[in-house]
Amino acid sequence: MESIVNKVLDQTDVHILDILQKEAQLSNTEIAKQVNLSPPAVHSRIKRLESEGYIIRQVAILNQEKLGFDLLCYIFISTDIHQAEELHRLERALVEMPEVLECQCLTGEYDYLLKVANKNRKDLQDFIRKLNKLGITKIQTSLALREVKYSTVLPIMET
Amino acid sequence: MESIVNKVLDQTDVHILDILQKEAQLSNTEIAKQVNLSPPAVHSRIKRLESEGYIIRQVAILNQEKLGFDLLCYIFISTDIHQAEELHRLERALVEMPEVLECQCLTGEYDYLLKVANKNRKDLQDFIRKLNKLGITKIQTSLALREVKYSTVLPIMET
DNA sequence: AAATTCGCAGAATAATATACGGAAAAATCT
DNA sequence: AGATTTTTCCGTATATTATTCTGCGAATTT
Repeated sequence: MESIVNKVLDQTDVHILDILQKEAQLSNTEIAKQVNLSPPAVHSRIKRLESEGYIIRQVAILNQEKLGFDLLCYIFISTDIHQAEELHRLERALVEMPEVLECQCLTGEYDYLLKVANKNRKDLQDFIRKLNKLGITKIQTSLALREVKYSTVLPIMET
Repeated sequence: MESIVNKVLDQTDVHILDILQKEAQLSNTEIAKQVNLSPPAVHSRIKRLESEGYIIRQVAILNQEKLGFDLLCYIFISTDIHQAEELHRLERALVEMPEVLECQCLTGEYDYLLKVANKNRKDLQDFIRKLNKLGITKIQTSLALREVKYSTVLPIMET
């Protein structure tokens, strides 16, 4: 069927990935012009990049202000759970909470950093209550006052 | 031409936005099935949502591990710059750095939180040197050890 | 009752998907 | 080393599918 081994990416592959991570709605024809290939060649490369897992998914980025998500927070949390199974349960709960946009294990004083979107202070309060019920012992919340930059673009063309 | 006043979104608009922020590559036909409309009706709604600014852009999310970005960091920074014009210059510089995925003004001890993607320790060191040259006085770096969740999806369907 | 705001159906345009042939590079075999 | 086979990858051509435009009608508003 198709090769199981992932070949290394050439310059054109990286160029296509870079175009897609900035403007995913472009047609194969437009991308083909930019990378100097025919539309079917671009198409088959994109399908390959998808099947090999370089492209995870395509999303529309929405305007959080216009949709009422005025309360973006970064929350550092720690837990006193140490049993592996219980930790998995905690992480699954965090992943399933739609307000949690990101959850990262970090070096430093706290166990996790959460990026959390809420509509108002009441929703935030409810969210923090939910955290407490999950076995979170230490919480430090920082409010985002202004978004200077928000990007999903990796600097893959710089090297 | 077209209405300047933004009408409030109805249930169907929100449903379409929610579908698109999860799977932007779906055809109008598939979305139409899910929201019980005809494909042209879906199309005109999406065009309206774009022109009214609810949809900012469409992007492909790439696999940062497979592309070699093993070093994701969260960096808190402070500056002793207080002059407005100089601050703008600093922020412009941060926005233009491709390693900086996010930059947020936060409440708390530090002025900004950066989310930064680098390929290795050398690149990170070079990046921090660049920060120092921009007039950053205080830096606190946390390494991301593991990504538990990464999402761009706002919880617009929950309310 | 007129005007406006949607929707759908149908048709024109455009994009995606697939099959096929050929050129260039890589691998294999004298 | 040189020739032949194999593989890879592109482009052209074509079929399928999707997008987009237009016209018309129903329902609601003014």
